[in-house]
Amino acid sequence: MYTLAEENYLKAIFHLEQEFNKAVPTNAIAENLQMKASSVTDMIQKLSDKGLVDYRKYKGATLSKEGKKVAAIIIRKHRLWEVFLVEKLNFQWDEVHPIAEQLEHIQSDELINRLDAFLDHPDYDPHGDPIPDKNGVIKTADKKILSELTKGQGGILVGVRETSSEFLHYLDKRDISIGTRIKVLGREFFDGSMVLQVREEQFFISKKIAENLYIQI
Amino acid sequence: MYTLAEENYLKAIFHLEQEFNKAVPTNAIAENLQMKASSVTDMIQKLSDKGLVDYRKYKGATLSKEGKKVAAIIIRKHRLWEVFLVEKLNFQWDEVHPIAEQLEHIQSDELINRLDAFLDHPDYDPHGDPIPDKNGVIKTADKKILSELTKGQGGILVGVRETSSEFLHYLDKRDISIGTRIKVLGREFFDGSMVLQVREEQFFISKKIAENLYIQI
DNA sequence: ATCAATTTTTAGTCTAAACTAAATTTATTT
DNA sequence: AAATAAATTTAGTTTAGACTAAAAATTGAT
Repeated sequence: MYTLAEENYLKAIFHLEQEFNKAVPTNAIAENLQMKASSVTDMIQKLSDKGLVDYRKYKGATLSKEGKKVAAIIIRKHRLWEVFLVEKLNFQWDEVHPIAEQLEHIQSDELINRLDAFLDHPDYDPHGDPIPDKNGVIKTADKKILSELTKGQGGILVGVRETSSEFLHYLDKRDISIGTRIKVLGREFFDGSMVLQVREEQFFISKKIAENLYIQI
Repeated sequence: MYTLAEENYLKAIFHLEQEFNKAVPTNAIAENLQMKASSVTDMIQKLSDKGLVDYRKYKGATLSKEGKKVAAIIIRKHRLWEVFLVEKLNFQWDEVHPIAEQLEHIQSDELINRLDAFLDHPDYDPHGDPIPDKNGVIKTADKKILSELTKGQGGILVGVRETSSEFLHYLDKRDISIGTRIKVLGREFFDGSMVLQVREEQFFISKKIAENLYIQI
């Protein structure tokens, strides 16, 4: 098994790799984990020795096949626990992240399998992110960022990019959540703002909001 | 907050203090935690500096008021998680200890309060041990060890002392569990063995078994 | 009451995982 | 292409929490 620190590095690299679509620079990992770059270099080299990441000096790191699987399992655990916290313990969706961040490191395959069954094998977490299966395979939904839709297009809100408490409260206040149907009524090219149809109402949203909502068309 | 190591020491001392009814020797803690005595001395001194244990060189350690509370809260979390694992995830009662041992260190008061409510505020864990309240107060039931009862006496099985998988399986196989009514039909002074009435059947048990069952008269 | 056995503590070492400061490599400007 | 800036790595330090070996204190047996 892996240490807490190792697991956190693998998870960070996993997420950053999707953002960068290439080797993740040392500094990016350091910033993500709130650490100094020198500490990151150290750990990356250890993980490389263990075959969990591919690393070339000064060129950043990517996860090996094994590293990817380990990271995906951690993310699976994180997201299953988030479902548990929201569905069973009635937490708000913006409160669960720090707790799931701890729970994701509990080591017991049996526990996770049973939790998965108890929750009825959910496919997505409360933020709309897909839950990897027990082999670490993630089904990627073909979702689009709302800001890329044009007038007349619409679909179902299936995920959020930002997970800050402020942003999630913004949505809650307007009764917008995963599963809400949204249609673009208008789009302002000057500032990227939009007018949406949500239920019977019309909403005006800024570019920043539109860039953080995922829509399934 | 306290580190994982600190929490484990406090918990060990808490349990050993009840067993010893006086200051817990360094070696007892070392054995309990599978560690060397020198490591224990080190940590006890740190905990003493932090005001969590009372310690006099060569005389062993006891928990301070604060230490006792911290330990009780960890035990509360452990036992609540055990209830969750058995009641909600359908684990057997002999499988839950190592998992609860990890879960007990998750830091979130809100999580524990909600878990407690979700489980309907249980008073006892699956082994019959009382669950401390959120202030760390434990209500001690007036239970007796079965081997101390005499012919004709009886009551309800409310707890087990041993929690080894072998012992719990022994009980399961005979369909004896927390809540089972037991009456002493006979008692052999030579070897401490007993004959019990359980439901419609009679059971013969050894002294060793009788010493590990708690009965509420 | 003394001596041996046992227990406990001290002193010094090791490892994981962070850090700072300095050195090196890569990237960007001029 | 050289010079400067930025990113990364190396080298050496620190802390928590374990360890071993040796020293000291306590306990138990004669």
